[in-house]
Amino acid sequence: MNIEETYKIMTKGAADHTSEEEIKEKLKKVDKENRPLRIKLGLDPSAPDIHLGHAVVLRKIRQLQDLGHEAIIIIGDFTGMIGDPTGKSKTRKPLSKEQVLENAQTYQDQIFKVINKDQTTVRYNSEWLNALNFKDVIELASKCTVARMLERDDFSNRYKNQQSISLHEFFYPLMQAYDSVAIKADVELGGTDQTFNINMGRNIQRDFNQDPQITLFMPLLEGTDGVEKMSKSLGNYIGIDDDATTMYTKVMKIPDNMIIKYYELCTDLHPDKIEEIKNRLDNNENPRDIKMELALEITRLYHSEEEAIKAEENFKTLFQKQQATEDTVELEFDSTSENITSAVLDSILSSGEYKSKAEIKRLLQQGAMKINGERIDSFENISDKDGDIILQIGKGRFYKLVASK
RNA sequence: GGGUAGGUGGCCGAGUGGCUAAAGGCGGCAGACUGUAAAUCUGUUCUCGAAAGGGUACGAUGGUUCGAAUCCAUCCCUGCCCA
Repeated sequence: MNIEETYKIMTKGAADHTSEEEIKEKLKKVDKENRPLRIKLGLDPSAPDIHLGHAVVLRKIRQLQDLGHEAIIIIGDFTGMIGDPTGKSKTRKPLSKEQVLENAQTYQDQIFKVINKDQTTVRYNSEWLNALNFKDVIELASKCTVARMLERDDFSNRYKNQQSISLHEFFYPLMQAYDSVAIKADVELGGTDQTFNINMGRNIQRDFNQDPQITLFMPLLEGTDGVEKMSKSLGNYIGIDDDATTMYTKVMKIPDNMIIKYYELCTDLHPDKIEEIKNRLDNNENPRDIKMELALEITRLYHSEEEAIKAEENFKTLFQKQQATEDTVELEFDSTSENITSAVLDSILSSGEYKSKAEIKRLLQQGAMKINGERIDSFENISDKDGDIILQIGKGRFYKLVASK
């Protein structure tokens, strides 16, 4: 193993990590024992869809796997039933066992789009956490003082703001730390929001007479709004399962100032290349064009080359020419209905993009709808006599209305 | 256990008997402007209904009243102080 090279790749793009000295020592030790690094990544199965934000860590794991190391993915099925308080201002709702297992399965299907399955072991933390009895739990709890626990930002903020903190939430970091003991982790990877939990792993490992794990923190990726952390619940995420056109389009929605960060965290581009792109931006090249390159680059990572190119074509057609593409979703409507408005409303609602008919009607009233390029204010005159009916809603949503016979 | 302050729409936050589907702000969506964004301005933002008009909703359940987010009772939840 080339220690310098491994260190370089390991820490590239990381927001923070254990000291260089300690990492290299660990690498030497593992090399001497002639085994790969055991890299731990804990996944919380509360959000079943993986997005580019999660992919930041996965991508890092992939890079390390390519150097011959081993990943251990821990599905927090036990902890998921408690709910990680990280970054939350409120107690998280616990999940049912069925939900957790179902989400875990979805997770696994997705993570292997980024990381290498052959170099990965998947473990469920209920395996060892269920086995602890109350005495063990008390002992574990004795390893951490209340003051230390309250150092954690989200806890101390909640405490200061007079918000509730349940006692059980204190156990989350302890359990996650115990996971590291259970699998004898050499490295634990996570977002900077995991700083406290991951560092706790080092302390607890020491208490169990293990060599403390190396920590590696990746920056959090902002979502398409460029402000909030990417998350499904905020609706600002780009899912790795998104189809090519959706993915491309979502990347185009990010604010200009996020372009470089996305290049750094979401692509495998060499740092020198990214430097070049930075220069082009500084020289006032149109950020749109650079963003289009970025969108293509990212889309290509999760879809085939052809699909990515097609996504770009679709984007141009949809947003620059404001026309429907050949993949435009078809919606059936009953053209013989006496109440044509109602029929069309039902049809649009069936697309699943809108939450109520009231919302669709509002859009209509606001002039958000066009039929074949002409703005409309009612559905009264819709008919299929003149061929295709292309319905545009807002800037980028197109549907082909088809009369059902 | 005692005392005390609270629980309102996605979030924050007004509202103390009818004028309240509930001020204002944030966020979201749409229009104008653009570069696909940002900023700005405008509109909109529970739901069902083509519409007229309904239905739900201010922690929960009951009650008082012609009428309750607002009053009463019980319960649940949270903060703070004391033990």
